[in-house]
Amino acid sequence: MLDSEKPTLMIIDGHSLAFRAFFALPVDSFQTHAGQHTNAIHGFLSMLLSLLRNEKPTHLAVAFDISRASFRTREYPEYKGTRNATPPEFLGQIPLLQEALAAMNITTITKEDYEADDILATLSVEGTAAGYNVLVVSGDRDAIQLVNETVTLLYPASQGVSALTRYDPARVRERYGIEPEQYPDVAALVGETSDNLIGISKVGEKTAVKWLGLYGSLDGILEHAEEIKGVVGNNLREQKENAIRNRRLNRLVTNLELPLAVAALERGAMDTDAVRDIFTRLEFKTLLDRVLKLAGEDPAVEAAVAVIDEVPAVQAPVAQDLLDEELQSWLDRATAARPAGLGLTVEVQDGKAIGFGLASPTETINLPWQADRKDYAPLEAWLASDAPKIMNDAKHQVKALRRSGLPFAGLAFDTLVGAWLIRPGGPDKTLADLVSRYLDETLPIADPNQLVPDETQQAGSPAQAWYTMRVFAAVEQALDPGSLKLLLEIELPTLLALADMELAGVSVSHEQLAELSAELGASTASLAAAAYAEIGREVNLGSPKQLQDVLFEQLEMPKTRANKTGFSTDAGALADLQASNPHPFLDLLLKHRDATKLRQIVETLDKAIDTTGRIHTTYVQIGTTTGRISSNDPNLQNIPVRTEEGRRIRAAFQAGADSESLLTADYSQIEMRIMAHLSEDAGLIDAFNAGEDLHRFVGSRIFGVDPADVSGEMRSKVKAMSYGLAYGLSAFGLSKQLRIDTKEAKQLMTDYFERFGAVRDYLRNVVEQAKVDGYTETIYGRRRPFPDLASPKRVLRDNAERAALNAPIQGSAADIMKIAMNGIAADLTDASMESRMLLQVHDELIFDVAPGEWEALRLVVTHNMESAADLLVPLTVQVGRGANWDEAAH
DNA sequence: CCCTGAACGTA
DNA sequence: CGTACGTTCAGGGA
Repeated sequence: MLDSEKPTLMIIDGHSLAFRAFFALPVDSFQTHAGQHTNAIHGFLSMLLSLLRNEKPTHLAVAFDISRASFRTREYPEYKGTRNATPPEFLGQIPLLQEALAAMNITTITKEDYEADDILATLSVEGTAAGYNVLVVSGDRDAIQLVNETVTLLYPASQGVSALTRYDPARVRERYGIEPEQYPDVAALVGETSDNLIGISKVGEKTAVKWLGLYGSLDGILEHAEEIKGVVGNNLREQKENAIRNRRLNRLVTNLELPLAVAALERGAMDTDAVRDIFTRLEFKTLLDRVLKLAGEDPAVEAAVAVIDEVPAVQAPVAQDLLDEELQSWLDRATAARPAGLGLTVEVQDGKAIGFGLASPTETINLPWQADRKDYAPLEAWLASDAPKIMNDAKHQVKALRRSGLPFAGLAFDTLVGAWLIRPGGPDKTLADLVSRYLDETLPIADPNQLVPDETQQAGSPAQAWYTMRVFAAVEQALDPGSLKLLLEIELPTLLALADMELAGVSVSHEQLAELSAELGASTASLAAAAYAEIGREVNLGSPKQLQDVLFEQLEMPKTRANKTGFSTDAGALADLQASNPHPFLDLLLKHRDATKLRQIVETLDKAIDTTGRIHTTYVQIGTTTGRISSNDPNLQNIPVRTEEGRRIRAAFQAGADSESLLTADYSQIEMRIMAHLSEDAGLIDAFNAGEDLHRFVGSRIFGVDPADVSGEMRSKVKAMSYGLAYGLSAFGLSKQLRIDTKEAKQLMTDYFERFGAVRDYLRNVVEQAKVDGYTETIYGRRRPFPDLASPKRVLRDNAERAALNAPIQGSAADIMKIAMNGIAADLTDASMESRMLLQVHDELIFDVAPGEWEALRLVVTHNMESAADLLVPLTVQVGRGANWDEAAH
C-alpha cells in the first residue's frame, strides 16, 4: 500500500501510450477541419486528465523516445526490426501532443540514445530514493520490472488506454506468478515478438515461470541448464545466447543523467491561454472543458491566479477626472511607479482626438479633450515627452494626435503589433481579441444606448487603457527576446513613419483620371458590342458562369482547367483557347476584361481623392504573415505598371503642389540578393559582385557561354527560374510558365543547381529547420510559425513547405525596407527637411521632393536604403525623378 | 445583407 | 503543380 503522506511522482511513457491510443481510437473520427489527425493526442490527453484527477500526483513527467535508434539498436541492429514503419498519421501528432503538454506546464523528457523506458526506470529509482510514491504509466511490459513496494505500474488493459490495471508486487505475483524483478528473466526466455527478440523455442510464460520457481533467476537457470530434461532443455542449452542477449537488452537503465531532478517535476500552473489555443486548434471542446476545470481545481493554479489577482481583474478602476496640478502629480507618481509605461488610449472621432484614457495598474484617468485647454497642460507635456506610453493599435491614434496638433513621443509598446509578431496571420485584430486571448476576460463595451453611464461597468477609453496595460504585460511575456527587439527597434518606428505617410497622402490628378475613365468607358462599350455581335446575344461579360455557357456550350470549345464552379475562364485559359480554337470573341473578351479592370481601378482611385487633391491610403502593419505591410482603402500597392494603359494611371500620381518633383527609389533584386546572402552561394555572390546584369551572368554560367552571348530567350528562362526558386517552383510550374516541356524545365533546374548548389542546399535546409523548430526566421529574427509542416495531408504540407521556403526571403526584404524607412524618417526630421515619404510598395519608396531638396533627399534615401543591412552582396538602389510616378520610374 | 469564389492588379 | 497581398463582381443563401 502506498503511503498517503508522501508526495506522488507520476512518470508516463508518452510514446507507448500515445501509440496505443492511436490504434484504440478510429483515426477517421478524430480529425480537425484542416485535416490534422488527433486520435492519439485525444486518447492520451483523455487518459492523462483522468489520471490527474484520480491519482493527484504532486510531481509529473512524460518521457518520449527521440527516435527508434538507441544504444540497443547499435548493440543489436535487429532490435525492434520487425516493427512496421510508424504510420505518418501518428508521427505528426507527437509534436502537437508535446505542445499541448507544454501548455499544461507538464515536463516532457527525452534522452538521446535511450528509450523512454530508461527514463521511466531512472526516475522511478530516483523518486523512490527521494521518498516519493511512484506511479509508472506505460504500455510497455518491460516496465513491470520497476514495480516494488513504492513503485506501482499502471498498465493499459488489452484494449485502448481508458482502463488501466494497477500492478503492485502482489498483483504481479498474482498475474505472472513471479516477483516483479524477475519479469525481465521471463521475457528473456520467452522472447518479445514486438521487439524482435527471439526467445528459447517452445518456452512460453508457463515454462519460464516454472524454471524461475526452481532456480530463482535466469543466471540460476543457465547454471542448471544441464538438469533440464526434454526438448525444451535441449533448446535452452542450444539457444541460451538468445536469452542472454535478450536479458541484456531488456534491462532498463536506472542511472541516466537527466536534465531535471525529481523535485523539479513538481506540477505548476497551466498557461490557460496556451491550453485554450492548442486545444482549440485541435478542436477538442470537451477536453478543453475538462482541462480548464482541472486547472481551476488545482491548488497550484489557484495560487498562481491569486498572484495575478493582486491587480484586481475583471473590473477596471473607476476613472478619475484630474486637472492642472492634480493631473501633473498623478502623472509624476504613476510614471515613477510604472517604469514600463502607462496605458494610453486616444479617443478618436472623425480622425481627431476627442479624449484620453490613461491607466496605471490601480487607477484610471478620463480626460475629454478640446484644443487650448490650459488645465490640460500637464497632459500635453506628458504626451510630448519620452515618458513611455503603452498603446493598442497606436497608428490611428497617433494620426489623430497629429491632426489635432498634439506633439507625441515615447511610444513604448503596441500590444496589437506585439501580438501579431507572436501570431502573424492570427485572428487577433482588436483589443477585445487580445483581452480574451491573453487575459481570458471580456473587454467591456460602453453601451451607446445608455444615457447615464453605468458606474458598475467601467468602459470607454480609460478602461481600454487599463486593459491595454494588462495585455501588454502578457504579450511582452509571450514574446521571445528576438521578437521583442524587432518590435521595439523596427516595428514601432515604422508605425510612426507609416502614420506620417498616411497623413501626407499622395497627389493624384482628378482631371487625368476622369479623362482616362471616359476613354476606357468608350472602349469597354464598343468591345462589349463587338463581343455580343460575335456570339449573337448579350451576356454579362463579367460573369464567369455565363461565359462558361458561351464558350463551352454555345461555341463548343474544349474544356479548360477545372475550378469549383466549372471551368476556368481566366486570362491564361482564354489564351490557351485562342491558340487551339481561335475565335474573335476570345480576343474581344480579353480586351474587355483589361479595359473594365483598368476603369474600375481608375474609378476607385478617383473616388478616394480628398478635397486637397490627395489620396490617403491606410497601411496595415499587421496585414501579412511575412512581415510586409499591406495597403488598403484604397490599395496603393497594386497600381498597374505592366501595360501602357496601366502606366497612364501611374502618370496621374504626381508631385504635390508644393513639391518640385517626385522621387522614386527601389531596391534592385532585393530578394535574390537576400537569397545569395542566406545561402552563401559563391556563384550567386560573384554574380552580384560582378555588377553585371544578374540574369545574363547566371545564364552564362548555366548555358556555358559568354555573358555577351546569352540570348534573350536564355535570359528570360533564367530569370523565371531564379524568381521561381524563392517560391518553391516545381519543374511542372516552370514548364507551364515558360511553355516548354517538363523535361526541358527539369533539365534547366538541374543545370541551375549544378552551378548554384548552395542555393538548393539552403532552400532544403530552411524547410528542414522549420520542421524542427516549427517556425521560420528572417535575418532580423522575425518568426513565422508553420504548424502545417507536420500535417499528414500532402496538399497542406506541400503548401506549407513552399511558404516556409519563401518566408525568410520575403520577410528579410520587408525587415530591410522597414529599417531603411526608419532611417530616412529620422534623417528627414533631424535635418528639418520638408520632403515627405509618401508611399511604400514593398521594394519601392515614393517621395514628394520639396523645392531645393532633391540632392539632399537623394542622398538620404540612397544612403539609408543601401546601408539598411550588411549583406554578403551589395544592396543597390535605383532612383528616379519626375513630375509623376510614371516619369519618375526608370 | 453577407459570404464565397473567380478574376486580376502589384511586389 | 509559385510566395505575399486587396478589390471587385457575380451568384447564392439568408
